Amino acid sequence: MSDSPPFPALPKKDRGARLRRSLLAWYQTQRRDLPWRRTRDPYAIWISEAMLQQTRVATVIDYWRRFLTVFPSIADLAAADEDAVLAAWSGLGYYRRARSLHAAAQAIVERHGGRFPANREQALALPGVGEYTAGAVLSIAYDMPEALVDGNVERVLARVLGAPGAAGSGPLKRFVWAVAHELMPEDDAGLWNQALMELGALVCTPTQPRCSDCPWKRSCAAWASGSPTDIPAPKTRRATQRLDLQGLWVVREGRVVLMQRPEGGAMAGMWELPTRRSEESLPSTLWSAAWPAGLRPRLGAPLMEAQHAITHHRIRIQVLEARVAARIPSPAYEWDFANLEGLPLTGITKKVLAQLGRP
DNA sequence: AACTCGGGGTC
DNA sequence: GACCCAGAGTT
Repeated sequence: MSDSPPFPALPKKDRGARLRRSLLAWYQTQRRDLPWRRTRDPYAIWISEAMLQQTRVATVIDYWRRFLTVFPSIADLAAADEDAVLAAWSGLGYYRRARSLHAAAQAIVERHGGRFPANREQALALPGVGEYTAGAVLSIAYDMPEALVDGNVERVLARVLGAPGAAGSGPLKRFVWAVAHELMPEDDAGLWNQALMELGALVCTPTQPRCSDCPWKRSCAAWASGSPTDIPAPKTRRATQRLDLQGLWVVREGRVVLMQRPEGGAMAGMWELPTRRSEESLPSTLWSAAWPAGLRPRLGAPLMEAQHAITHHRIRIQVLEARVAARIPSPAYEWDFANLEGLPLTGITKKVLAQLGRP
């Protein structure tokens, strides 16, 4: 038996019309001037949507510009080496998105003549394109009446209608998708979808919503309840774990030793300093088992520490100076500092290199 | 449905 | 510290 409150009814036609009118009027004056709002190129819009998955607008802007400079078209992206795509993505995180983009570009060249498909089923069949991204590209680039729900839309619609359920839960997601379909206007679907997201980004924010500036305040169930931030209910989370690593800084003659992460795990195939867990007394694979025979490093003084956060891990890396007796074969392990730009580096490695830099 | 994936801004 | 971000794919 469930004692959770029922979901409210979908908005009726006249309420939907009022919500559309007031939000579109608000959006006309309050919208941000984002670079991907200055183009109708489906490819450029697709790239922005892929980068924006779980990633903030402010972070994406520079990456988006650089990526489109390096890969100006779907054909260019499809023809590129995967390492070049990962290098352009380095620091954005969720590297599966970069691999998926690359594979999807090749599929688009093969199956759709090099143009992002203006068709929901075909779009959803592309790797890395889910319900949200399909709706976003089709509505924004092609003006097709496709709904979308992201974190912003879920929060905005849950609040205005007073929906129960935890953020990201199945029942709430299904309800919000139904509302999004119900509210979809007959034309300017892309404009409407962006207006919904913009309200969530600028006004109906998670912790400190600016309800006094909201065009929907008079119609909002969460506002009427007096505690709008109680909707949606928070999702339960796992506790974050600490992870302490040690990395080796081996530099010879303007070259730095990097190793490639194994396939199948996180950040597969990307390059980093030789690394082990601090509590491991025995060398790990990346530390020295994969090290060329007879070239075990001699450890020196600590050089620096860096920290970063990965989902529910908090990672700290201590970088130690180290020396090897002989030259390490290049380019398998030793990389010239001048050639690091095209190499897919992990975020923490970029951080360390930026701080220690060229010797 | 739960879990993983990276990183940074912000409180 | 914790939370959250224009999510997708796997188990």
